Amino acid sequence: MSQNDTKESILDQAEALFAEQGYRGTSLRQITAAAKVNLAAVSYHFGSKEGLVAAVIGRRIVPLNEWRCREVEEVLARAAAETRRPETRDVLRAFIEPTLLMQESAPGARNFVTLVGRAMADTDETARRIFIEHMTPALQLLSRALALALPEMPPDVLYWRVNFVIGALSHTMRCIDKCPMKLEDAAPRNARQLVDLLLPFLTAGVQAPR
Amino acid sequence: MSQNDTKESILDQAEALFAEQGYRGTSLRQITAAAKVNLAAVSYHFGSKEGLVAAVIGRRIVPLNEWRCREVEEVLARAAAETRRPETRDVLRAFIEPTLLMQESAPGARNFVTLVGRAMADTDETARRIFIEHMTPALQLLSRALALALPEMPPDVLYWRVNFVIGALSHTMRCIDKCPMKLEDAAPRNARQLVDLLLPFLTAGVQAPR
DNA sequence: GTCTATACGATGATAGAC
DNA sequence: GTCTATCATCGTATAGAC
Repeated sequence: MSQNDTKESILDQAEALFAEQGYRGTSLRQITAAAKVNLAAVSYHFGSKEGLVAAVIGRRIVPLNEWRCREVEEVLARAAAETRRPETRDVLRAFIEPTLLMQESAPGARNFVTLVGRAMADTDETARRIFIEHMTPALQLLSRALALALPEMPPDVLYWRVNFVIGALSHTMRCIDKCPMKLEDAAPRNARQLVDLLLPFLTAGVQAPR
Repeated sequence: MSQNDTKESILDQAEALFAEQGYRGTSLRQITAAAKVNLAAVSYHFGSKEGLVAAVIGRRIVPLNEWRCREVEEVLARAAAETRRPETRDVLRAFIEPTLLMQESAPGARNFVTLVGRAMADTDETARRIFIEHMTPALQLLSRALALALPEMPPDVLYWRVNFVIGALSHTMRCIDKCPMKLEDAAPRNARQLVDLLLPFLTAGVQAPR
């Protein structure tokens, strides 16, 4: 097995197992056994378990955030060209759509959506910190864009509403695979339908009167 | 130290450490050292680490859910007595207020709010399952109450909007102690102010047109 | 360069002495 | 009831074969 196959195999198996069991709940022995490589290969290629999870997260979140930020910038540029304020709904859609639609872009990306949904809330400092470092610039752009869409809103109110958006979005990502709450009428939803369900809720919430 | 003091001390220290480090991130040795009891006392009093976390969660979530459900039932009864539909805002407030205000009800309850906020999203199956078992009846009551407030809403749309509410609420609970996203204008908020910030957002979101 | 084999301290759990 | 001693397994690290 070539070096590249070994690395990719470890990343793929780690992504699936981290998504299912969390960072601390997954042992390096599980990962290397699933990837059919030696235990020490993780230390060699990634330095440590922390280096591995950083590679797992970074591999997909870097292009995702580029995509997401490009969409938001386009919404802002279009509004500026027409000398009007950006629409709240357009800003939110630009941010949310890439996140949920990404799972259909690559075979293993579905695991990653679950992983990201959990990373924001992970009880483990290690995985959460790596994820937040990647997300902070994107979230700051989202805050700036929403401030342009809603210039009258006090900054601290907007700050919390952005957090409510993050909470609802990340919980939705966790629910894609298996939802904690059971309800008889809950049909399974694909990513596109989830965007159409989330967007009206978040748009109304962010724009709500006080 | 009497048996009761030993049990209570273990529960208190475990609650604080689980909230800070998560279930898997906290060792029994940490807990027993903080509680100044022997390592084997956990096995004796709670059977296992899983038994301990079940006791930590159950100790506070049982009275919290009784409080929460009583408030929702009161909103429904008041509307029924006046032969009108319950207000969405009143239903949401009845559910949310006890959750956020609880942290001021007991000395250690603040740790518990963080713990609960993380439990819903916990990557560890053990802690999450225990938490969800406690929450399911309360969430079903919330769904029924919102269905009465919004009779025209399709059940599956309402189902997902309840999930968005859960996501925003649980993320807020995680943010009380330390918020992942930094913003210069974010003033720290007490529980009462967070209710006043959350309620308009969630009410508008749940009632949003499609 | 890449992998095998192995070792170290720490973890959850438990048996058995007192 | 409480505590000591012990076990298999964990994450991590490294020496040395190829």
